[in-house]
Amino acid sequence: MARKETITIEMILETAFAMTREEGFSNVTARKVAAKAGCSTQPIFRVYKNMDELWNAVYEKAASFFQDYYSLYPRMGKAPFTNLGMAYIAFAREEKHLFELLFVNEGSGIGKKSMYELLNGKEGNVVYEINLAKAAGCEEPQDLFMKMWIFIHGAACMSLTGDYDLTDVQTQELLENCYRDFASGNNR
Amino acid sequence: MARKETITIEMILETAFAMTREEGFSNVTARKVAAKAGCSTQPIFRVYKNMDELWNAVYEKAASFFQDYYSLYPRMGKAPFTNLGMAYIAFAREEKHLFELLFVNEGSGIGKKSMYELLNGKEGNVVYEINLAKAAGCEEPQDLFMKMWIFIHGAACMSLTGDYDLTDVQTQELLENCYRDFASGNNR
DNA sequence: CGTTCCATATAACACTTGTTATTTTACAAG
DNA sequence: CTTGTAAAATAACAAGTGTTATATGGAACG
Repeated sequence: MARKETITIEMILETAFAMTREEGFSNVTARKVAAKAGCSTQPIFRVYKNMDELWNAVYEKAASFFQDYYSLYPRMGKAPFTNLGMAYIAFAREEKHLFELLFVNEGSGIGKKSMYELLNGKEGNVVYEINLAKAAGCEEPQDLFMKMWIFIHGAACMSLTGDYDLTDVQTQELLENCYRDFASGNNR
Repeated sequence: MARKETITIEMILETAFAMTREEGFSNVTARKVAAKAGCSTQPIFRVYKNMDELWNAVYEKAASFFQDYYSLYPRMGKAPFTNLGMAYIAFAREEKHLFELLFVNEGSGIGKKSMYELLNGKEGNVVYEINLAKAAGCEEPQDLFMKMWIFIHGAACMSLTGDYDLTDVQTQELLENCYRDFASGNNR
């Protein structure tokens, strides 16, 4: 009766997401996605109402990509918040463009999730780490999280501009020392 | 003999710089600058070879604006690096678009100065603070600067996304506590 | 006063963007 | 095989970009 579709919504989203990873979110334009997917711009607007819809889909995919990244990241840290922090910093280094999109405000109207929402995820990662700190005897774990996360976010952002280039092992030691410093200062 | 100029290079640069402050660097286009300056695009290309040249001039002006901002910022901090840090964080809050341009990588080819270069300035601000730390008995002042600056940069970047909203007074206390924690951990 | 020269304005070119109208094409049902 | 229908391609529109060619106009000198 009719022609069967050759370009699926998954192909388009996958292409746009790959382009975001490799070339940055601002390069995800209708024509460039079409070129990379080997088709015209028409299939894009068949499955997405407009580019905003595709951009939002890319953002959502990036968000869940980060969740998976953290889920699969090895847990080597010996202090609360260090595992989340190491994964975050490694993510900024390995996936610069995705990190920019998610945590540094790239798209204007795009990006509705807060940093906390992205970090906490479906598993309640932040809550889990805060409980760890509480169990370790920390009296003000939220305050400690705030301090730790300011530090961790700083390292991640500096890796974007080339001002932080420690290895994962060095980062682990740095974050563990940082936690120890903040924690002992906290109980003063 | 000839017509006298009505639109000077200073007017154009000042307009472009004001637009960067208010609307962000990416809004500095030839036509928008011309509109804001109340002229056509022609005077721009008389005094600047091309837009890249104007963009670089805006960047340079932003850099020296930051130097002045720090110079005029009140020195309330009681620990090394805190004055530089408080000014930096306030700058990120008060001049979001300039901060993005200088410290978060906005222009592609624009922005040659390193973070350290921008911070240190002509006065050697960083060196001065490191000497302060050394005088205060810190054995590894460079290491302390690194840690402090990761933290400070983190707070500044989080203020861009709305994830840091402490007052200047709160920031001062936070940074002083932070220095104390790092410094005591350092001598362990 | 007129002429000359240069600052400015206007208009255009070539390109990119999102989006849409139109045409082509492929596939399946009758 | 014809035909209908939807997918895809082509082409176009309107807006925006940097840049440049052309036209306008004002001011100072002779």
